This record gives sequence, structure tokens and C-alpha cells, in this order.
Amino acid sequence: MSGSEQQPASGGPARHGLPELIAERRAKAERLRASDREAFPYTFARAEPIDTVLAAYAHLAAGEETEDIHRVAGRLLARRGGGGAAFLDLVDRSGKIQLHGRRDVLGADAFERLTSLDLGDLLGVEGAALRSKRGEISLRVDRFQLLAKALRPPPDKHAGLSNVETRYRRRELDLIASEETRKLFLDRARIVSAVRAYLDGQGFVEVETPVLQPLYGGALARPFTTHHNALERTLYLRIATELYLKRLLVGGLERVYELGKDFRNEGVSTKHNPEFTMVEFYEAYADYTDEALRLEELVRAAAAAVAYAGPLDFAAPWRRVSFFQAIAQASGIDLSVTREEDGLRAAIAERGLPVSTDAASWAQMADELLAKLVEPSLQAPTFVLDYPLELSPFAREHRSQPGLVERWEAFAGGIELANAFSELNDADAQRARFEAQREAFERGEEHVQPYDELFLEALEQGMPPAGGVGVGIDRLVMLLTGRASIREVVLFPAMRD
RNA sequence: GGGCCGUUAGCUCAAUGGCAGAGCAGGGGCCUCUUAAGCCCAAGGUUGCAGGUUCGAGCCCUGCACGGCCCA
Repeated sequence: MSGSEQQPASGGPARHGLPELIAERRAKAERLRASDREAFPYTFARAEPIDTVLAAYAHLAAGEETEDIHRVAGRLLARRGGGGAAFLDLVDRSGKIQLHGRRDVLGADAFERLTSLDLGDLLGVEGAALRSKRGEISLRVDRFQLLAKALRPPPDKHAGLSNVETRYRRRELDLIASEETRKLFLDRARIVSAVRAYLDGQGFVEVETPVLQPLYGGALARPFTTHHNALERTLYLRIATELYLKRLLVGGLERVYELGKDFRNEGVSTKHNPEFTMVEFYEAYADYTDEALRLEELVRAAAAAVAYAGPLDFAAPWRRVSFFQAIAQASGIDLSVTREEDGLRAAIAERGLPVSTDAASWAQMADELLAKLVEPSLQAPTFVLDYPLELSPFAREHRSQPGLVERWEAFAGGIELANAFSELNDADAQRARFEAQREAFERGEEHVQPYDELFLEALEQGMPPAGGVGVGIDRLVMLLTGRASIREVVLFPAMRD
């Protein structure tokens, strides 16, 4: 501590705690800037990933040294030793390597600079590979440069960052402190790449449709509303890409997909973030049966990309069960018989099922039976097939079962993973569905599909028969990485201020 | 929306209603093969916020904020 800090009455105010730590680090940075012309370079070229250096020297025996020079760059996260020898742990995206700094190699000045670095500093190092006497593959530090100063201390070098709230709000700290977190988000990137690679390989074209939409649609959800000043109009953040993608089928693109963010203005939970990543893909001349095969293949590809070895078996074919069967097995209620609102309400009450029946339509109660009684029990990957028409305003009527539509939802690990239809391409039937939605809205139903005249005009132009699928990427990542909360797999989840 | 739990130093955590502590990190020293390196010294606090009870509150009570888990 400097003299002035020991005499706060005559000098500046005494600094303690975090401000003191930051001041110490800033002073070091300034001293280095003054004394070391090589500090803070703009680049550090030809650095190798740490894991490739480690892999190249797995054969070294303890105590064996080489003169093979390597360059690595990363963040300083631990330090041991002292006197004329220093051991530093340097971490990059690929791994961690030990650095062995020696006064007799570096000279007194450079060694002093090395040992005065702070944990958290970013540095570039050049030196010879060796395995220490205690058996750790290391680089002897021949030269090093401070690439950036960490003015704030990193999380505890052993305990890491365990405060969940801080991990979500300050994800950069979580990534610095936790190899597990780094691996998770690298796996997420691999999953997204695998999804794209699968669809690209199957002849799908990646497209981008509006996020800001004059009219939202394609799902039953409340939208975020915003305003365009120059156009002087209300715009909505999309809740789905469905309707625009189907217009591209009308346009003849045949196989299209979009992978991006949707926004739903609803509650947050361990399974819901207000913005989330969805891939939707649409395929002309195919139906929902074809799309079930596609989902099996897509998930298999994603699982392979992260070498999934968890408890779920994604090998095809997945289990298939009808909507009515699934509910009958879980509740004892046969919805094909109990097709009336009052009858279903009575059946639910009779069995004392935890399903709200007040002011609920038949379809709402059926949907809730699925969500409450069936969904949580579906651990092994399962398709639930053939939904009531009332729940599915964009799905095509079942070719053989009246009152149902050709739709499935895929579940695994107790959560909904994907949703698909044989797409409704009859413009007049679609118009009737919109009208039914309008009537539902007038009856007071909250989640309805707004009437989209432009979409109807597109269908009137002629849309090929098609299958379409939406897959929740966040949930796919949860399943393939074994995480129970969506907040774990979203880098910066929504948090209250 | 409800219930339970949590919030103390930069980080990880202690503390019968009775002087707020430790480890790590940071500061000053010693130490040329360490692995949570070690040893000595000094320093670091609006105990989430606002009230209340009490001679005395990190601890008890009320409200609020944020988070976690469970339920709806």
C-alpha cells in the first residue's frame, strides 16, 4: 500500500475491497505500459490451441524436456511456486496448460514481470514443451507478452462461480471459471451446426423471414409489440416463422428452413425464455409421416455431433402413440367417446384429475390433459399423433379420422421437443379455420390465431401438399446436454432488473 | 399467482440474540519442479433494501427486491 493510502487524512481517501483491487491492477498495467514496449500488442499470431499442444506431447516422460517451441494464448487462472520458479495455468477455449517460468531462462526483469501478473490477465506465451518432474505437460516460458490486463479479479480459482444468479447475469465470468460451461456452449454450437448440416444435406434452403411483422401468427401465443416510427405503425416480434415459410413453398422453393429466434410474451420458467431459438422446416410433397422420419434423423445427427451418451435412446424408430390413446392410458378417459365439453368436464371431475375445467372448452381441457398427465411421463422419445382439429388451425384434416388433424408432437425427457403437421393447403378450409379462431376470440379465448388475409391469398395461389416441423433448439440442447433448465443452455437468459 | 429456501469481503463459505470470521484472490516478505504448493506479516464489511421488536439484531418480526426449487 502506498504512503498516501496509509494516511487518508492527508492523502486521498483510503481504498478498500474491490476498488483497491482494481486500483492495484490498474497501477500494474500503467507501470507495464511505461516499462515494457511489448506489452499490449494488437495481435498475437500463430498461437496454437492448447489441446493440440497437449496431445502432441502425451508421450513425454516425467522430467523430459524438448526444444520444440510452441505459441499459446489464453487467460491466467492459477499460479504456484515462487522464488526463481513459477508455475502458471493458462486456459484457452480448448483446454489448460501449465507454464513453467524460470528466472534463469527469462532473466530477472522478465521474470519479475511474469510473477507480477494477476490472475485473469490475458497473455501470449512462446516456449519449449516439456513434462514436469511431477508429470504435467508444460511449456517453459521463453518469451511472453501481456495481451490484456484484467482490472477485475476472476472468480475463485478453485471454487469457481457457484452463485446461480451471477452465473446467468455475468455469463462471461461463468465461462472464465467453468470448463463445464464452456463445453456446454460449444456443444450447443455443434448441435446448431449439425441441424443446419442435416437440412442443407437434404436439399433444404436456409431463408430469413421478417422478425418484425405487421401481423403475428403461426402459433398460439401472445406477442411482443413494438412501434416503427417512420412507418407510424405497430409491429409485432414474430412468435413463429410458419406463415412466411409456407408462402415460400407457394413460391416454389420446395424445401425451406429458418433457424432463429422467436419471441413469446409469456411467463418465464425453467422451460420458457421469452426469446428462444426455433428451427422450422417445410417440405413440399411430403406429409407428417415423412416428417417424423426427418425428425428422427435430425435428432440422431445432433446427438452424434455431441457424442450424446445420456439416458435417452434416440435410435429410430421412436415410440408412436395416438393423442387419444395417450390420454386414455393416462386418465382412463376415452376422448373419442367423450367428445362433448360437458361430458369431458364431468369425466375429469369424476376422476378428480388436476385439470382446470372452469370456462374451459373441450379442446382446452384435452390439451391440458395431455400437458399435465401425459407429457411429464414421456421420457423415451415419443411421437403423439393425430390431434383434435380444434387445437391445430394450420394442420390438415386427417385423411381417415374425422375431427382429427394430421399432426404430431414429439416428446422426450418429459418435455415437448417438436411439433409437425401435414400442412393445410386448402385455402378455403384455412379461411374457415381463421373464422373459427375469430369466433373463439369473441367468446373470450385469449390465445387465438389472428386472421391473416395475405397468407390466405398466398394459399389461394396454390401451395403444394407439404409437411412442416418446428423444433425447439433450446430444448434439444437441454435434452442432449442433460440440463433441466432452459436458463442453463441460453447464454444470457431473461432476468428481472 | 402460491409454498419453501437463499442473499454476509472480489470469489467460496462460517458465525446460541452479545466484539462479523476463515480459505482463495489482492498487498509486503521468504522460497528455482509446483498441482487447491508452502511459510510469515499487514489489510479488506452499508451482513440485498426499508421498517419494527430488543439494553443489544447477520440472527427474531413485517414489507419489498432479486434468485433457486416445487406447485398452480
